[in-house]
Amino acid sequence: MTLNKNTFIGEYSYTLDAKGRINIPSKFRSTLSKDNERSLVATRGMDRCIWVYPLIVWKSIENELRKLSSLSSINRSFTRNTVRYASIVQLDKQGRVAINQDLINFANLNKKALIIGMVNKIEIWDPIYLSTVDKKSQKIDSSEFDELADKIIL
Amino acid sequence: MTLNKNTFIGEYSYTLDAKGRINIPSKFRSTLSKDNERSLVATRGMDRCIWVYPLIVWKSIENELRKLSSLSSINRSFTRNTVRYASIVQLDKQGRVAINQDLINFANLNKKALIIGMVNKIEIWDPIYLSTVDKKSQKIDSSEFDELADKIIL
DNA sequence: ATACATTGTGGGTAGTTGTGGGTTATTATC
DNA sequence: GATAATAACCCACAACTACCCACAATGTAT
Repeated sequence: MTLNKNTFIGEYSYTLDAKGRINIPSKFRSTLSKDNERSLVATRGMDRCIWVYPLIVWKSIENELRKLSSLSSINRSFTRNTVRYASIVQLDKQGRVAINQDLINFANLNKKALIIGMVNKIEIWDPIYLSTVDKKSQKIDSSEFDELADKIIL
Repeated sequence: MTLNKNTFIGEYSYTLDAKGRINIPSKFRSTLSKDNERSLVATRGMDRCIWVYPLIVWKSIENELRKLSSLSSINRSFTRNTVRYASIVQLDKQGRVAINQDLINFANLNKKALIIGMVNKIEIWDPIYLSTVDKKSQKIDSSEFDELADKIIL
């Protein structure tokens, strides 16, 4: 127990069942603060994965978006794209959520899915697709990684 | 007398039992500050070993990661890589922690494991593997150690 | 030297978790 | 308005995990 509330780390492998439901790891569920009322917000991620936010974290994102002026066209399309595919999902009694078909297609999900804690949000990936992304990023990112690693002492 | 809190030095040899549990040396346990609540965070190290952080040390890493914006793809993959294999482990009444299968495989652990204090974190190694790494590094390091000598005074 | 406390290692039991499927309610379609 | 499709709800169960107790070996104090 006792990481900060609404904080997610670690990787878990789960199965998407015939009804499009997927389990949220119990360790993730237990860090969700009560004021989320067993609700999460699922949307398209920036990579081909699904992003899942605790409801209250999502609300704070909404508030940030409110501040962006609609006079700028970049702001408009950014807002549109982040909000457009978002929907609230509820945890059922077994701790699962139902993912809608659009998101399943977007992330290319089949039977198996990887759930990854990303500190303030959750990512859902197709395992095969993620491993190809991993390989690419290993080649490209290493120098930038070193810079980051300098700032954050591991 | 005692060292600073959450500080680890020395090397210990322990056995990994059938349930994947391993003892944390009592000298390490006694330096853990109370606010860790008997919790540690285990994750993949940069070498083929397991890194174990006191919970509060990990939290400070986590807070650094929170500052990275997810709009940048490098930030995303950096966060994913550092957090992905991390999990909280609790000390049981006997002072052991359960290591998950992924980490055991990653570090190639069998029955025996070396636990090494690395000042702010703990490393867990397969003894045989570490000795091969040692041999390699003996050849390379001596010149690079000279560089380091400028930065740190022994 | 003896008694006592601490430490490392093993194993049993009860509760939790992940997954499947069946049944009822709700929404959409013709 | 009747029927089909979809979603919500509930139950079941195997596999796993956390928690507890046991005990030998080592270290410490009297």
